Amino acid sequence: MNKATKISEAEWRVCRVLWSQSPMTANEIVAKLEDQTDWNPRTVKTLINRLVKKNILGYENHGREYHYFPRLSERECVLAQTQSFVKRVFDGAAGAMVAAFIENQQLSPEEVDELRRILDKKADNK
Amino acid sequence: MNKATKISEAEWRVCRVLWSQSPMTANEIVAKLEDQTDWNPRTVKTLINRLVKKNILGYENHGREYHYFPRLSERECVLAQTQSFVKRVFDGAAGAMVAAFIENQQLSPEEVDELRRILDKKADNK
DNA sequence: GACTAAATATTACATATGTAATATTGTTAT
DNA sequence: ATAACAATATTACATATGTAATATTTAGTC
Repeated sequence: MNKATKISEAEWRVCRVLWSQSPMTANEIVAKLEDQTDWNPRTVKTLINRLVKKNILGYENHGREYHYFPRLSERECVLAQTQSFVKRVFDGAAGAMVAAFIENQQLSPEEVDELRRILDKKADNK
Repeated sequence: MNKATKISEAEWRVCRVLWSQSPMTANEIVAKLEDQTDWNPRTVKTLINRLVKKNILGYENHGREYHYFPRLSERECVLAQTQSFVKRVFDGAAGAMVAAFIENQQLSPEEVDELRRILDKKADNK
């Protein structure tokens, strides 16, 4: 994911739909988002087009409709966004960020355990 | 911090300067940022003005110059930004976010230990 | 008190983003 | 082949943001 790849807040929601399932037609995407937002279908189409133009989504022709799919994995987008977020808000101090985050967010006991496991592993094979 | 309080990427850098030390004059802020950015002083002044207009910064008159200071603490801004980030990128799944993050970032062994301490405490008094 | 220099304030302009409306094109049913 | 419809594509417009330039105000100096 190069630096030109910026996904706006609204666009991000569209991407998430396609990461959860793809390919999808524009109307299917609209339908999914209707549950979560009050966006006009036009708006969703615009967002899809912008994402295509940014090369974040691709599509294949099927009859008169397109089947859209993500060109970038959720994983790489999340990573890139997270890094730019940490750079912005924490000036790159990753540890500080995670710390602040753990302290401030509502994490379920299960999540806390999960994180401890991850950290333990990290501590071991460091 | 209400929802109207959005701090852009460039503005964030100005805020960080003032969180690290305040109050400061505009020129002092410019000087600090000269080290880190290649922004024209005018640009910095613009950002300062916008932050004042957004009520994120305040100032006091001292002679013909102003002494600027933050009206919001770093802590509350970081919290708000983090929450909106998590909502955007992880659809609110905080735990997933932290997990992905820990796995992907370079954390020093010290940071890992620190995080484990935080989590242990969290697990205890949950 | 007028002039100058250094502040702040206002205006500018391009690109990004949110949020659509209108235009064009391609399918399908006559 | 054409009409009607349903896709996509193009255009629109307001606000936000990056990045300054110009204008105005104000505090000292002669």
